[in-house]
Amino acid sequence: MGVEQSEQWAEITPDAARRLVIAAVAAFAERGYHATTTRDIAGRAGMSPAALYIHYRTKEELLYRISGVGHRLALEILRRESGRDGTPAERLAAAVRAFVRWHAEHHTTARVVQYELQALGEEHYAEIVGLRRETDATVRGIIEDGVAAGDFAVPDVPGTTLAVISLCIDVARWFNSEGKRTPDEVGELYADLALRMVGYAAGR
Amino acid sequence: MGVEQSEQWAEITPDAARRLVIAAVAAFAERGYHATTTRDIAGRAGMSPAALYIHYRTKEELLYRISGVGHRLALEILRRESGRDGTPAERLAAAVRAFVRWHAEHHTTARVVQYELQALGEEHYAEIVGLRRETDATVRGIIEDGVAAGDFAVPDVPGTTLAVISLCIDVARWFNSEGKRTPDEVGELYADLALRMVGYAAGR
DNA sequence: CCGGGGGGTGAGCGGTCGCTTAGGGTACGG
DNA sequence: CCGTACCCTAAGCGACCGCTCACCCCCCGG
Repeated sequence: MGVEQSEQWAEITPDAARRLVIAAVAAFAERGYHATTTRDIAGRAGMSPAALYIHYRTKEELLYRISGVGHRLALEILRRESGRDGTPAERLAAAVRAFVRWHAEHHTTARVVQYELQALGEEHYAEIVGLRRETDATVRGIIEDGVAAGDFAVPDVPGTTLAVISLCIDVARWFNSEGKRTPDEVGELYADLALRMVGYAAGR
Repeated sequence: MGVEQSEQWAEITPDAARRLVIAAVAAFAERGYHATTTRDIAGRAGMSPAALYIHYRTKEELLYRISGVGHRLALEILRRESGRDGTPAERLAAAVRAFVRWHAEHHTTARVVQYELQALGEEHYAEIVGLRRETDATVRGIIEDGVAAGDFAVPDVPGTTLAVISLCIDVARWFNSEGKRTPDEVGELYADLALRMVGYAAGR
């Protein structure tokens, strides 16, 4: 898992900066942004407290970088799956499956990305909110397609979109890698639940 | 809303202790436990920083009291609704409707209750986790009843239970009292979504 | 062999944190 | 009228925070 976890941070260079990001994700996910000290982050990365400031101007900038990379990764997954050929039901299932699998597999990153947003500065926060709106629009697009095709029965499209995304995001909060469910299993279960939520009747 | 909000804290006496709890809930919900200072809480309650320690031994004890009252209130609502007479579908809809309405109406309290748990000390945390397990058991009981009666079609009961509760809880994160949805509307929407998730076919 | 620059460290600064302490104001029983 | 029990405050203690600074080491071109 260590190698796999570091691959998602491949775009962060040099090596020391990437080690700091990985250490920060672990610390933020475990205790939260405000309860984490810069000394703790540097210590986990095997450096002195001062080394952090060679690569990042502030602790908040570290969170911003993590949040940006994480949101872009999640959005990319969602767009790739929702853009495939297929019926709206197939596209919704694929999107939810992949989105949930990412939130489970990278639940430490996802926890930081989804639940520590409020600690961002005003400008950085506004930028991230823009990415979140795109996530919302992507899911809503699939559901609208399904309604237009007569495959889905959804009385409240924006509300149901919100609920589906909310359900997926919350996986990051409760998922435990030592639990008995694998990311694949949770993704499969949630894809089915999402289809049920939009009133898709399988096999009919 | 002020009066209504303070009513849920009626069991906290004397008055000064209750004002501190209300101030702490507002501050914790807005910035999180670790980003809130005891000076901020006391200031919101119209007292000096030292006054907090007349009524609570530590800042963590304040969180513990809030968490305890909130969890007990939410569990009480869930049990009352799930214990009514009626079909499993009616009971599930009523439970979800009321549980979600509480999370929306008291979304500041609910946010603290649901998302600041990790800041509790070890013993207090363990106690609260016990209450959460009872919440889980209550919802699972309804779903099992529905499956036994042949009204619900649920391949994975524990997983679906977890998803339904997760969906309800996450309302506290995104709900905004200045948004366009009322707590009643969200409760209604979510009751319908929960029935869909358990494979209940209305009117058939 | 030397000079310079980028990544690193030890020590520590100013500020703020959770919490404590000494004492003041007020209502009330005797 | 006094004692006293209860809330409360002003001031501040020790610890720890985010962040900085002076300096060091090591690699590399000339």
